[in-house]
Amino acid sequence: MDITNIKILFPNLEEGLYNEIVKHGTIKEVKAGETLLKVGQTIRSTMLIIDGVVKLYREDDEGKEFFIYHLDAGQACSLSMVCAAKHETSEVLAKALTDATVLAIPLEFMDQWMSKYKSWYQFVITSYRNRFEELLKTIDAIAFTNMDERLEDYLKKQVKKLGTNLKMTHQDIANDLNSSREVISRLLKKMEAKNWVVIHRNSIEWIKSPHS
Amino acid sequence: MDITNIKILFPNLEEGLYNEIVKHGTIKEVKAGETLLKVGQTIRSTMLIIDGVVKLYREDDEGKEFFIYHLDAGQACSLSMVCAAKHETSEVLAKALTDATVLAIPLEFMDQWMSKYKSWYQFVITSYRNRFEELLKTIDAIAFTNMDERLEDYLKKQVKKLGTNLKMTHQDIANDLNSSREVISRLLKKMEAKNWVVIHRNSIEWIKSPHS
DNA sequence: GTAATTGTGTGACTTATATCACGGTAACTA
DNA sequence: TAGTTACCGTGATATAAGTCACACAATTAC
Repeated sequence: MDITNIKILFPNLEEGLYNEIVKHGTIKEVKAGETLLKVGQTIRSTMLIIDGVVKLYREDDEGKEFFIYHLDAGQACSLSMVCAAKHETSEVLAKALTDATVLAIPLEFMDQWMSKYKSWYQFVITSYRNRFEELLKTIDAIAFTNMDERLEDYLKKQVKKLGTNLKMTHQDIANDLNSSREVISRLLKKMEAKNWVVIHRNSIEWIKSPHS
Repeated sequence: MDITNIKILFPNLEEGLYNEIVKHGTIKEVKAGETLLKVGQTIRSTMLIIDGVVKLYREDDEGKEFFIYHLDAGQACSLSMVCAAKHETSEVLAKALTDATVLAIPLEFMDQWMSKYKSWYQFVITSYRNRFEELLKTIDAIAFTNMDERLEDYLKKQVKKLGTNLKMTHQDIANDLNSSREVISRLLKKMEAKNWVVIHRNSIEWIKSPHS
């Protein structure tokens, strides 16, 4: 793993820490769609996203998956950063949205680095805070808004990550939003009528300006 | 403020830290129903809950309040712990559920203590992690369950904090759950029919076993 | 005591979303 | 090329929840 790349993705860390990251981290490549972390799985390492986009889900008891937020390159899975010693299990499901590269760092370094590198716990803390805010936004979305707005937000987010040509089926979207295919189809039709999107088979093209 | 009390509520901190907490913290008493923190308000200090129960809310743009979780004695408002220097504003609304005592610690100590006391950042991190899990549970509730279940959960939580005799109106509950009075009234009626509660004016009595 | 206010109960109706039942068409497969 | 599968469109219907309208009872104000 190239240290300069890490420095760009995770700026403001200490020199010594960069060395440790490179030394102890192992690169893991995952294909789009693959699962990185299952609910209930014991967390053995912390994941730093080097490349690609990872999606985090919450799962209900029947296995329905509810999308909560994205993790981009330069971010970390917060939940995997503070389990040290406790051998805690994952509360979330993580899947690669695109092909992705992650750097796995064994959990035992977490506690060490926390006390050794000021920059590390600052990274962890801001990470947590940012994820926390994402979660609050997710709550806003489901508590205060309807499906049409949520779909719009969702598509915009996808567009930001993947470009305007979204290769996904209506069923995929329905799963992420915990809705049903028919509902999404109908709402997409309405969006098409408003000239926001063009619907193709297996893909949706966002043609509206991405802002507002 | 009595240091032994602090030690009981917040165990496993370092001796020096207890002294600092007592030295720099100022006690604030609030009456039930009072607001501790408004959305958008600049956070100037971290709050440790010494006594009572505090409720955290998310607010939408029209001022509707959505209850997210409780904070008990021995807990801290996570969001207020990592803002140092940045002068960030609150994303949540905090109200006292019961009369409460909180210990306010000026934000400038956060960064200091973080590097100075290992026990402090551990406290902050576990705090964050616990709040994060609460938030995930909240998401589960609104994403995967119906109003009747949510009402049941809500009442059980209240009972746990306040005892079986809940002095609140149907409207109060509706506000917390972002629902409407009529819906709550009807659901309560159903619960009464099942012998889970007795409905009085201005209060609800939980008579079902608290478990399951 | 009377009036005003607040909390509750309930029927009727609306709306958003979910579900069911199709039929059609593109894409893949043998 | 024919058959199969996956994806999409759409009407009909069901359900949960929100809204409206109003009645009434308890509580507070005067």
